[in-house]
Amino acid sequence: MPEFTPDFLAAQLRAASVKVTRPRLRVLACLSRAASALTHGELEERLAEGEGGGLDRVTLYRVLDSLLECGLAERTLDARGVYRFLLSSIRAAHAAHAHFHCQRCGGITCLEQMVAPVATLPTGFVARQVEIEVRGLCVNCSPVGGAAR
Amino acid sequence: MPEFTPDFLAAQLRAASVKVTRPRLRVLACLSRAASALTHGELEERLAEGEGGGLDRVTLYRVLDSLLECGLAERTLDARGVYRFLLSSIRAAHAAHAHFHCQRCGGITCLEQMVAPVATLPTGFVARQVEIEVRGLCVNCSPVGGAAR
DNA sequence: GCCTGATTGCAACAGGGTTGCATTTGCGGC
DNA sequence: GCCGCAAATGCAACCCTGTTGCAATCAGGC
Ligand SMILES: [Mn+2]
Ligand SMILES: [Mn+2]
Ligand SMILES: [Zn+2]
Ligand SMILES: [Zn+2]
Repeated sequence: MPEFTPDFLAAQLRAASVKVTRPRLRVLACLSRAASALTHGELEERLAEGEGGGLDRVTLYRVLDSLLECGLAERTLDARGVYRFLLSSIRAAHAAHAHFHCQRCGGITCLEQMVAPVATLPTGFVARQVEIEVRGLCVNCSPVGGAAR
Repeated sequence: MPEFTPDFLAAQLRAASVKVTRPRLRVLACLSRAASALTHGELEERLAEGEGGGLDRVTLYRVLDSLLECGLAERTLDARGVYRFLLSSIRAAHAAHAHFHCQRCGGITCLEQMVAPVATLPTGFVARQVEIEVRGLCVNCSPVGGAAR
């Protein structure tokens, strides 16, 4: 878990041979502080509040594109079909275990004890990620769990 | 695996206390013939070709809604964030095993030999589905597999 | 056959994401 | 430090998937 100082982030960009710009640094900083993957809209809001003011919608999309392309960030789809962006280094920490998606409240819970199995593939296929997603109702949403409380 | 005759489909609708209408029968028939889950757009195209002509965009969405609501169909998000619809009866046949998603061509391959593990959850959580998704490059897209051919 | 609520069709809208193009800026070379 | 140029930014306009409102039509219980 790196420190995510401005200098560190700039170094990351240079290492990826991507130009160091204010928008990119601000987006990286924002993503490094985020507790979980953020949508474009959430990033836009947070950036608007921070000093330096708002970032253009399209510029934000293009900054995110550049981060995806150089491998510093990744994106996933949430249940509504909206992209959520997060730093690759943060995502890596969640790659090995399964995740629970609550079908009612949309909340996500790490299932550290459920480890991804090794993929057994037909010849010629190459696996890069194995993702286990468990769907159902979380404690707060299941009748058993606590909704009745 | 049912026969998916028009009469059978109509019976399915009646059993679900959903009115039997031409649009609904046509959509069900289309889904029952599909090799895999279809997007709204794909359904629209196929229906436009079949006899009876095109179906209104919105009507198609609402027909699909009614099929979701009564449990005859289900939908998932594809990698682009677009909904794909399929008959629940067809989906059930794929619930037990993992699927491979090619990151280049978008193709999906059944991994029948990879079986979903039993979910081990914190107390209060209720699992309804466990999905294993393997991502990477398929035979045709991996350098090893056949792109060089 | 009639009646009524459900379904259809059309138009207009919403939100996320993309494209085109002129202006500005990072940064390698001098 | 200054130049030059490709890359990045900002703004406007656009596209695509999915939704909402509303009047006209239809399925199916009576
Ligand atoms: Mn996790
Ligand atoms: Mn399958
Ligand atoms: Zn929940
Ligand atoms: Zn492929």
